[in-house]
Amino acid sequence: MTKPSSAGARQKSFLKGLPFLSPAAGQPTGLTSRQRETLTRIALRIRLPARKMIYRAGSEAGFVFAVAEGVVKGYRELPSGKRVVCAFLFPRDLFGLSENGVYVNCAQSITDVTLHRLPLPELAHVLRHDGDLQFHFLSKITHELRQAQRQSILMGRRDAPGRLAMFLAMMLDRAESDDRHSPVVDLPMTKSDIAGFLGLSLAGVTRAFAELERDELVSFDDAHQARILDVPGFSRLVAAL
Amino acid sequence: MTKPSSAGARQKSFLKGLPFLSPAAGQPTGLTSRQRETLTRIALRIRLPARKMIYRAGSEAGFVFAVAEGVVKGYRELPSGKRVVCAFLFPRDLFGLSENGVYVNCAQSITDVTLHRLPLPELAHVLRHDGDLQFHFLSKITHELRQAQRQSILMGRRDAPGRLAMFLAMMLDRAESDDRHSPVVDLPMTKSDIAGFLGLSLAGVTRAFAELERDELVSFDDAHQARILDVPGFSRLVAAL
DNA sequence: CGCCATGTTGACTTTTCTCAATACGTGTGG
DNA sequence: CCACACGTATTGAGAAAAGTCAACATGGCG
Repeated sequence: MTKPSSAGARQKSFLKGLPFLSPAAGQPTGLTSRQRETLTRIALRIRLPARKMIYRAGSEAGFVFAVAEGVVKGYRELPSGKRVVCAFLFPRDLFGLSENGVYVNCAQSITDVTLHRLPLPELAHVLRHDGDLQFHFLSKITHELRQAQRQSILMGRRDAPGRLAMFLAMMLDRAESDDRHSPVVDLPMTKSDIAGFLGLSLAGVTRAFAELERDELVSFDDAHQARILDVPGFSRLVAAL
Repeated sequence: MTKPSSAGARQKSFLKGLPFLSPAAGQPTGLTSRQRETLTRIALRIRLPARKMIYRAGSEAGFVFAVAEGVVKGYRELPSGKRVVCAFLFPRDLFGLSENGVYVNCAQSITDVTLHRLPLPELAHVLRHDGDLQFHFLSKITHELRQAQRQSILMGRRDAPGRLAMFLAMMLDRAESDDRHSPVVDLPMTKSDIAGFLGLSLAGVTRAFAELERDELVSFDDAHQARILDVPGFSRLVAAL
C-alpha cells in the first residue's frame, strides 16, 4: 500500500535479518557474549584464498558456514554445463543449505575469505537448547528467504538493464550495512558470475552495463567498482517493473 | 556429485522441511501433542471463501498463517500494475512474511481455505521458549528457502515450455505428499496466476501448454487438472536446463 | 439470456541469445 | 624486460523466442 522499497531500519519487526557471529570489524552482533561464546566453542575459524572450492553440491553436508570476511558464491552446475549462481554471500551471511543430508549447491570463495565452520549436529543441539540464539538463526534465514523472493522477482524481468540495475541496488543495500548512502558499489565477482546470477549471457551483461553507462546512470571507476551517477533515474529503472 | 533431484524422503537431514500444525486429514505432524496444543491455544482457526483477500502488502503484520486446507497465493503488485505471484501455499505451508513490521506481499485465497492464524508476539514468545518447536519452524522456513532458490533457477530459464514443465513438476512434488507417484497434477489456480508465477505472459502460458500437449508430454483432463503422459520425456524437459 | 472474467489465437515487434572474432591484462617463464 | 597464454571481456551479425496488442472464444453466474 505504501512504499515497497527499503525503508529505514526500524528494528521493530519479527523475522528481521539479524547479524551473526563476530563480524570482521567488531560491530554489535545482536548476540549476547555468552551466545557468541557458545558458537565460537563449536565453530572452527577457517581462512581460504580466493577461488577455492568450499564444498560441492551432492557431497555430504556436515557443516553450516558463516562468512566472517570476504565474499563467497553459491552456485549450481546444471546438466547442460551451465552455471547458475544462486547467491553471493557477504560477511554475516550464513550458507551451507542441505537437503537429505547433502548440500544442494556448490560454494566457492571469490575473494580471500575467513569463515566460521559450524558442525551440524552440534549446531542443532545448541539451537534446540537456546531459543533466543535459534531465534537469531530463524530471523537470519527468514531474511534470506525474503532476498530469494526478491531475486525471483528480479528474474521475472525481461530487460537486461533493469535486471542489472536491480542487482546493483541489491549490492548497494548489502554494502550500506557498512557505509550508508554511498553511491559506490563494490563488485568483487566477475561479470560471468553476475551473468550466472542474473540468468543472462555474459554478452548480455556487458551490453547492459554499457547501456547503463551510456544513459549516464552509472559509471565505472574500474572493473570491480561502480558509481551511481543519477540516483533518481537509477531508482526509477530499478522500480520500473 | 550424485543425483541432484529429489531422492526419497530419508529423514536424516538437518534443515529438512517438516509438517506443521494439524493437517486436514490428520497425518502425523512431527509435533508432539503438547506442542500442537501450545500452538492451538494461541492460534485462531479461520475459514474463508475463494478469492478472499487475507492481507495486503504494506499493512501491519500482526500474524503468521498456516494453511490447514485449501490453496493460497502470495503475490505482489508492481508499480507497473503487473502482478507477480511469489508463491502458492498448500496445506501445512506457512505464510505471512514481514519486514519492518509490515507484510512484504499480499495473500489471497484461491480455493475455500481453512487457516491457522498465529499472533506474532505470542508466537515469538512460544518459539523462544520451546527450542524443539522453533526448530520445526526453522526447518520449515529453510525448506521454503530451498523452494525459493529453486524458483530462481526456474525463472532463469528462457524457454516457456521448460518453465512450465518445471512448474508442473513442482506441483507434482507438492501433491505427492498426499498421493505418491500419481501422474495427475491439480492446478487450482488460474492460468493468469501461473503466468504471474512463472514470469510469462498469459499468452505465453497458453502457448506453452499447447506445446506440451502437442508433444504428447502431458494432457489436460480439464482446465485444472493435468496428466503426465510421457514421464521420461517430461522429466527430460524438466531437467534440460 | 447476457455479462464479465478467463482463456485462445494470430500478426508483428522487441529483445536477448548464440556464435565467433577480437581485445584486454595479469601472471609466468624465457 | 618482453612475449605468450590463459581467463576474462567486448563487439558485431544473424537467429530464435517471447512479448504485445487486439480480436475472438469460452464458460460460469446472476
